[in-house]
Amino acid sequence: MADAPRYDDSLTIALLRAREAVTAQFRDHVAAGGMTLTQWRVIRALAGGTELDTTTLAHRCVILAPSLTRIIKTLEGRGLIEKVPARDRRQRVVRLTADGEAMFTEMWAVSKTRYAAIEAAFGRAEMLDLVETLNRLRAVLEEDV
Amino acid sequence: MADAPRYDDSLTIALLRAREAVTAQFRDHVAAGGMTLTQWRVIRALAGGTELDTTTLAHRCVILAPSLTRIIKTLEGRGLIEKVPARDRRQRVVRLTADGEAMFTEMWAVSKTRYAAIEAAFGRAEMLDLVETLNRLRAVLEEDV
DNA sequence: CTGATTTAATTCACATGTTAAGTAATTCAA
DNA sequence: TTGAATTACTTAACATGTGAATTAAATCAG
Repeated sequence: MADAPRYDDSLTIALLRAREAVTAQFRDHVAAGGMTLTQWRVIRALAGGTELDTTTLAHRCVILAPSLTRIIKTLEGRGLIEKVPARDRRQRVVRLTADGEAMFTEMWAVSKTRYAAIEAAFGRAEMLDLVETLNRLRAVLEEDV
Repeated sequence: MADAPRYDDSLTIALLRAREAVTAQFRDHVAAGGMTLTQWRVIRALAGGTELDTTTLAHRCVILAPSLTRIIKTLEGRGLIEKVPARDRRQRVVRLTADGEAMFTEMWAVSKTRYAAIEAAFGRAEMLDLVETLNRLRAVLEEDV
């Protein structure tokens, strides 16, 4: 058990470490902008005038509803996002404010260069392959197992 | 930007979703044992009489030191782990108690079947490839970029 | 149309992630 | 040998993850 390939738990750990390594490439930059990586995912999802309800936003950003509730409150308090009246009054639909869009535009420029650096270091084809593999793994697990 | 392959952010999201899908396969089982997935990683790392200091344990489990401090306190309170005197008195060295080992043995049996199910669904070779790719990505990012 | 059910968010409670600051023990240089 | 770094860990403060309970609005069956 000590020298055999430990594909078992190492999958969990490898995913954890890989994600840690990737996010580390953006953490400082995002923090310099006064936000967290999670908040940045929300800003990105809303960029370009996109209006989304909490459920959709939570799904796209991979954030649980209770977390998103708090994040929306925070970002709204900072004037980066604002509520939009919705036909279904159970929903909370939000979009970026002008300040939010400005914040996105400014930070996105730098983020793109970071992405490009990762692509250059790891290889574009490998990057695409990896994403495809990860999505396939997810699809398999959400179906069968 | 809408239809071009979005390898950029989708890498972060894909890692997040894939990890979510994998951990979902174990969460219920681990929760039924009265612990969290993070705590389970600690138990696993100590299984078989292994004695580890906080720094090493944190690294192996991919847990930040402050989190591990709390987890150790919790698991110690439940009688699953115990302190071991260390020559360097700055270190906190811990190991599983008899109860901790029993807990591990019982849960590990089920965990193995879950791992096997994932392997069967996704493919053993693909699993090994994926782990290798993830580790390569991490190595690249921790060196150059 | 009305009551039961479902859906969308929120709130709560606790665990963990994350950074910065603090404490105690060790090491190291002068 | 002693005082300045270093190291190992802890604490604090806040953000997020996570499951369960709650609230409000919409839907649906009768």
